Amino acid sequence: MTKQERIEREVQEGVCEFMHVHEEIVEKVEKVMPDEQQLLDLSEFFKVFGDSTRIKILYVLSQSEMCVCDIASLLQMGQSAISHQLRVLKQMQLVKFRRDGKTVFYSLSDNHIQTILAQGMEHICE
Amino acid sequence: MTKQERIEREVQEGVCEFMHVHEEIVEKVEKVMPDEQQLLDLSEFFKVFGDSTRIKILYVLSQSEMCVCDIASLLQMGQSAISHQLRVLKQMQLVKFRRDGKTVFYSLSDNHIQTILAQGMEHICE
DNA sequence: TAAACATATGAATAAATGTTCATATGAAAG
DNA sequence: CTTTCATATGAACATTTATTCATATGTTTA
Repeated sequence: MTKQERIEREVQEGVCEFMHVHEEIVEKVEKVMPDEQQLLDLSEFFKVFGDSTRIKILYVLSQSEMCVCDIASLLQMGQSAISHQLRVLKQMQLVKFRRDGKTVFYSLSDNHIQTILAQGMEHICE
Repeated sequence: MTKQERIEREVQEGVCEFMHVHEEIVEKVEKVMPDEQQLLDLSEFFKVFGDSTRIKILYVLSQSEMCVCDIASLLQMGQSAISHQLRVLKQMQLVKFRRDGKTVFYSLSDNHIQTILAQGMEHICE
């Protein structure tokens, strides 16, 4: 989008009246904006951490691999709720699992996850 | 909660039938569980990153301080929407601001934020 | 002091999300 | 091969959440 195009759009849509947008800043930052899709993926990724049930699951799995019933017992929640959330965690590749007979054991898929949890903890503990 | 208390509850509530909970694991992990409130705060913290508008705002602010109209222009969204989301970011202390006449300039409050964004990027780019 | 303007905010609406309930799947044991 | 049992899943419901619209606030300039 050229400068002129943007200004035209701004005027047309009347967004923010846009008389005082700082054009230099906007132009500069626009050039380095990542893909729309990438930022979307990023927010989807963080969304997974943004639910207390899932955070708790991630936390307990950071201590030990565990089956669905173990997690349900620890969190005092129903099996179905845990299973649904594990699916979300699986889809985002935050957990992996292995099957042992009738039991499925879940664990964290890599240690990025622990790093991110730790960073978050640090921030809220400030 | 003692082992017996938990088992009683499990039986009573019928959660997961609980015949095959791995008691050793559950007991061990229960001992190191952080405060309920702390995990709640943690999920609230990550929830802020879990929206594409807010992620975009955080990203553009990582490039330069900016006023509300600049952000609205860059993201092609209304002023009100941006302002509402900035409030959320402010409340969670992810952004700070300074006033200059009629204009309010926002910026990231510290570099934890950039670290977390970068970790997230790394994960999704794998 | 009045007008202009950047930002903030409350209420309403639409969309997304988490849990529950009922039931399905698939592995093991009899 | 039938039953049992751990886990998975679909549908329904309740709650949360993001955006829009209209308007308020607070600063500057005429």
